[in-house]
This record gives sequence, structure tokens and C-alpha cells, in this order.
Amino acid sequence: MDLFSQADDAARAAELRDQLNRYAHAYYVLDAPLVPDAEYDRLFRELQSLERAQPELRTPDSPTQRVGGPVLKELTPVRHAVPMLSIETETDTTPAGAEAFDGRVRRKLGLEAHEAAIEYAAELKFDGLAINLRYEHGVLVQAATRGDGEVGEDVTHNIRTVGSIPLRLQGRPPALLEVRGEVYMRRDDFERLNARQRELGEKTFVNPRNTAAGAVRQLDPYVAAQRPLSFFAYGVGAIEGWQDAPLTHAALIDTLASFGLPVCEHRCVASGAAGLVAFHARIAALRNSLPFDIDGIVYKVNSLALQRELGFRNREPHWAVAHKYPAQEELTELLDIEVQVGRTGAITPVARLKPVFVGGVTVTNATLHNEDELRRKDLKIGDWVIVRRAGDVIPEVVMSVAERRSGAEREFIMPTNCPVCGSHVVREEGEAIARCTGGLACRAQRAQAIMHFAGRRMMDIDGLGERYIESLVELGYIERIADLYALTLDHLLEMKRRADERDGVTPETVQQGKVATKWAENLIEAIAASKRPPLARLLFALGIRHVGESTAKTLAEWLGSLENVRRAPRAVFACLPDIGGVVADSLHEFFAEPNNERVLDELVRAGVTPDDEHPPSARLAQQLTMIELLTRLDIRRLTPVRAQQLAAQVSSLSALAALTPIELAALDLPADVLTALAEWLAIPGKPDELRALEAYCSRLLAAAPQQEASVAPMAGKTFVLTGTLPTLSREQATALIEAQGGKVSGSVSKKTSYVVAGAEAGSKLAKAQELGVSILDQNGLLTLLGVPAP
DNA sequence: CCACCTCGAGTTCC
DNA sequence: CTCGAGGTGG
Repeated sequence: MDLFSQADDAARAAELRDQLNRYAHAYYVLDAPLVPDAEYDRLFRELQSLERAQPELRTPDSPTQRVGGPVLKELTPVRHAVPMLSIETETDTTPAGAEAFDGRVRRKLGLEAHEAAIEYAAELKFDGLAINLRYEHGVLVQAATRGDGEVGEDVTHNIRTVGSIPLRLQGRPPALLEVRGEVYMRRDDFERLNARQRELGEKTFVNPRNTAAGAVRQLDPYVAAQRPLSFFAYGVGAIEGWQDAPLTHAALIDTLASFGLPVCEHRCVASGAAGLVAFHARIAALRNSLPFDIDGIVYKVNSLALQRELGFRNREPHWAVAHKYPAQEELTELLDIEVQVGRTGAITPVARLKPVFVGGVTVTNATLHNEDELRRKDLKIGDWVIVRRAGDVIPEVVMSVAERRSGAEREFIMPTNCPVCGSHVVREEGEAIARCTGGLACRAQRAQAIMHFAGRRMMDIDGLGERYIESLVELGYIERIADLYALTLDHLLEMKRRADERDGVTPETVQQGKVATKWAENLIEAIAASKRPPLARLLFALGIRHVGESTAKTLAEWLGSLENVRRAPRAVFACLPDIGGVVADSLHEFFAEPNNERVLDELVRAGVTPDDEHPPSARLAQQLTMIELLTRLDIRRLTPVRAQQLAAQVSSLSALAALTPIELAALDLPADVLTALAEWLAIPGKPDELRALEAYCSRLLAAAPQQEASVAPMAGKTFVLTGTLPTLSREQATALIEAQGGKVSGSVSKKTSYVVAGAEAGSKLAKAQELGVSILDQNGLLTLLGVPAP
């Protein structure tokens, strides 16, 4: 073989290894890919083929060596050069735990109370598996589990498959460096893995920790490679030849990061017990929004010299402690499963639990979402179940503990009839939700519809709570939302008396009578005050299926008045942004339904009129073109391109309606389109529909102003609000942003321009950091908008 | 047609 | 907050 080409190949292989390792670091550790996946794959394959041709080019730090290798019979024991210590656990989960640790350290160092506070490094205690990584001359040569601390197991083959663990370190690492850290599985990776397992009909995993531990100890590296693992470094073991080694723990971690090792960003240098308590509290608030599980915080004396001075007791260092959090999951009994009927008729199973204290509150109910969810979690009435508070707020039944079954547990059966009105319950093909078909004939749906109408973000009728609405509906004072406006003081007082009677409430005292009168007076006033809502709120309040706050706002902005919305043909709805076929159908059906028409008429007669009606948007002219309208008529085969051709040949929609079959056949369009068009026009009523559509559109466009006002400064920018701002309410912040043309949305994505974070911001802030979205606080927002601070 | 983004809907507790 | 589903762009 030609010596030159061999030398070239060796150089090329080295170059490829280096490149691929750098790209992997950027991808897995920095979360900022340098090249597209396809480019990575191309280089990877090139290296593979070089190595296949000349196996001597294969080195242990080659990225091709991550996956592969033989299936082992058993794991080889490894004696640790420096024992892997355990850490003492502080059982007191209150701030006193941190103070106790600080006190022990100070006593051991012989410090008096008045002497300076000790500096600590605080970091997260990950819920994973401790691993020792041995790097010789910067190359990963061995990975081992902790085992008993003295002897662990060799799991190099599996650890190589973890993308964020560098096979070769960057910078100038010492000749020998053992890195210690935790292998864990991110919660989202765990969920994805389980989703895939379900798809494949495989058994699902119980929790991220056990899954990670199982993956690391796999004998077949291919299996381990299928388990998405992550890694954080938090310490070192044996070291040789390290000049200018760091002097503090914090600096040590920074240095490890500079070698390309992943380290957790959530760590700090804290001063004294107070600093530790603050960090503990800060992370407690963040805990559920972290993308991985932790079971506490680790405190370490920051100075490595002081660490040496403090020394060890048995296997435990005197200079470190794990300060845990109270368990966030609890075991309780599933007493019963009941169903609730929602505003749209959705039948939702709800778990009635034996009260249990989880994450700071007592939980007695938890939604089970739907039947599938319930089956997936394998829940039977009478089961012992694990309960947690998802995102620290909403109680969630995680799963049942099948081992604790006695045999007396009952299967939950989805009712076939609505528990309130007896109507049939149907679950549409492909839908997860079962629904009562009773519509507004169902008392539950009626009550929910009224509750929705009166809600804070809709008509904002104060004092009309769930209990009163139920009584009003039950005792026949209200049938439909319009009836609210016919209520009198006498009605309300009478209703209250009857409701109390029915509930067996003690005969009222004079005092109670006064309270009741006051309540009724306030309510009448609140109802009267709700008569001039913004149009968007009124539309939202109507409770039209698929029409929420955002869609209601779109309708109000574009069409301007209640009348314009009520009269709009289906195709017009479908031309508006974010409104497609399903939503347009829902809108059209709602306004065509005689009952709803009557309710709207009654509301108007009662004096309910939007206070912000305005001419339709000037931008409508671009939206309601003949082509756009044509494509939304659901004419088979009429693609946008064909619609364009058709529009070029027919002057208007009414002209299209008036075409004779002969004229139609003469159009320059493919035969199949013409056939479909002819069939469509032959449907009774369609020509009239076309004429009506045209008439509506021309009226609307005539009413719209000719051109739009100047472009708002924040146009095209999307904001997401999270947490509590110091002085602005959510609504106020939204109003400020929208006043300048910005949009406020609920979830963070790559397209989000800014995340405005306040106190106790949750997962959205974490997501924003992950995606590199700009983050503002209240002042930042006000500065951006050029609004003076309030 | 799929992947990604949004939005809608339902729910808990204090 | 989370899940499911509608809308849209590639």
C-alpha cells in the first residue's frame, strides 16, 4: 500500500475525530449545534469507512466507538483509585438543616460566632447514578459505577453512548483526571422513551432514575444507546500532573466545564447558613420546572484547603452534606372515580382520594383527564395510588401500585348516559373525550355555559359563583344566559330562600337577611355593569366551540361588530387568520342555530351591546379576495392554483353563480375541476349562497377604511408572560404590549421574541433559557415599550 | 403529509 | 399546568 496515502488517511481520520468531537460537544453540552445533522452524519460515515479499511486508525476517542462492541456476559469489577464517597444526608428538610451543617463545620474549624461566614459551594443533588470517568491524556478510557465505594463495575461500553460525555477533553487537562458526576435521564426524554415503548407495545418504565440506572448497567451497549441519558460532572477522583489546579470547588467545576464536560448551571457560591437557605429555597421554587429530577441540594465547603482540614468520618466527608426536600410524591387510596360534565359536554373522570399531604397542600381530588389516561395508568377503584403535584400546582395521579391490590378493587366503567341529564354519551372516532349529547338541554352544560359567560375574562359578573348559578338553574330562574338580565332583586331573594330551605339551612336571622339582600343588590348591579363589554369578550363569553379568547379577539378585530360576526358566511370566517374549516363550521353552526339567534336577540334587547364596535379591518381587502373565498367553499378539486385560474375568467362570485352549463363547460380549466364545479353549483342553494357571500363581502369592504394606520412598533413580536410581575397585572402587561401591536401568547417556542418573567416563573422561563429566547423583567419590558415605570 | 406552533378546554387549591 | 387538537408552513 502507498505509504503517502496511509499517512494522509491517518491525518484525515484525526481531523475527522477532532471535528466530530467538537460538533458533539456543541450539540449535547452547549445545546448549540454548529452544523446540520446531515453534515455530521456525512463526516461520521467518512470516518467509519476510513477505519473499516484500516482498523489501526481506530482510537478509543473516535466517535464511531460510542455505539457497538460486543455484548457482555457480566460487568467487570473495577477498584477505584480514590474511593467514591457517599454524602451524609441531613434529614431535617427545613432551613434548620442548613444551619445545623454550618454549625458543625464552624465548630470543627474552631470558629467563634463573631468570625466571618464560611463560603460554600451549593449545587443540585441529582436523582441518578454516580459514575467515575477516567481520562488519560484527555481521552476517556474507563467509566465505572460507584458500587460499594471501593469497587464498582466497568460500564465504559454504555457510558460511551451518552452523547454529552466527551470522549476527548478540550483544553489542557492533566495527564490523569478522574471526573465524578451523575448519569441521569431528563424527564422529557423519559416521557418520549415511554411513548415509544407504548407504540412498540413494550413495557413502560416506572421513573427516570431507575431507567437510567438500568441503562447504565446494560450488558448490551446497543440497548443502552436506545436510552437517552444525560450527565453532569460535580467532582473529581484521582488526579496526576495538574499544574495550577483550582483552589475552590466552584473553580474546579468551572474548569471541568472548560474541558468540555457538562456541568449544571444551577449552582452558587453561598455565604454562611443564610446563603445556603436562600439557595435551597430558590431551587425549591424551581424544582418542578427543572427538566430533570433532583432530590435535594448538596452543600460543600468551597475552599479545597478547608475541605482537607475538615477531613472524613468513615466514608463521609465532614465538609459536605445533602439537604433534601420533602418527598414530592405520596401514596394514598383511590376511594372512588366520579365523572363531571363540562361546558362542552365533556365527561371527565375525577379521582376522589383519601386526603393526602403532597407538596404543601392536602389533595383530595385529581383529574384523570379521560378514559385512555385512566387505563394507561391502570387505575381501579380501591387501588393504592401515587399522587404528586405536577408543576407544583395541579394534583396528578401518577400510577397505581398493583402489588398492593387485595382483589376487592373495582374496574371503572365509563357511563353510557350522562349522569346529569341521561342523554347518550358518545366518543367520536379518533377523539379522546367522551361527550354528553344533551347540549343545552343538559342542566350541567347549561350551568357551565352560564358560569363561563359570567367568568372574569368574559363578562366579568362579580358575585355570581358556581353555587348560586347551580341553584338558579336548578330552581328554574335561569334557562339561558339572556335570562340573567331579567333577574330582579325579588327573584334572587326568593331563590336564596328556597335554596336554603332545600339545603335545610337554619331559619334566617335578621343579620343573614341583610347579608342576602346586600349580595342580591350587588349582583343586580354587577349584571347591569356587564352590559357594555368589549366585543371580543362577548364573543368569548358565548361559549362557541373552538372559540376561545384568541379567536374571539381575531373575530372582533377583523369584523368589528356583533352584527358583522353574526351574519358572516362560513367562507368569510375561514379566510381570517388562525381560523380553518373546523372553527369556521363551529361558528357558522352556532349563529345559524335558531335558539342561539333568539338568545342573541334577547341579549341585544336587554341592552347588551359591545362598547368598542368599529368598522371592519382595512386589511380585510387583502384577506377576502375572490381566490381566497373560492378555496374555502369546499369545492372538490379546486386547489388554490385552480381557484386563481377560475377567478381570472369569471368577474365575480355572482357571475359564477349565474353561469349556464354551456358557459361553464367553456371555461379554461381541467375537466375534473369543471365537473366538480358543475356538481357543486347544482347543489340546491349554492348559487344563492355565492350571491349572499358576495353581497356580504362587498358591504363589509365598503365599510372598511381604505388604509391601515401606521405600523405599530411591536408588530410581529410575540411575548410570553410568566410568573408574577412586581406591579403590573397580567392583563395590564398584555394591554401595554398589544397597544403597540405586539402579541401575547401562552407558550414559549423558537418564534417567541421575548419572555417576560416575574416572581416564581415556572417552566416557561426554563424553556426560554433552553431556547435562548430573550428574557425581560418588568422594567425591561417597560423600557422596551418606552413606557415610564408606574 | 408531517412537524411544529398555538390555542382551547378542563382541572386543583387557597 | 397539561393535554389534545386545529392551523399552517415546509
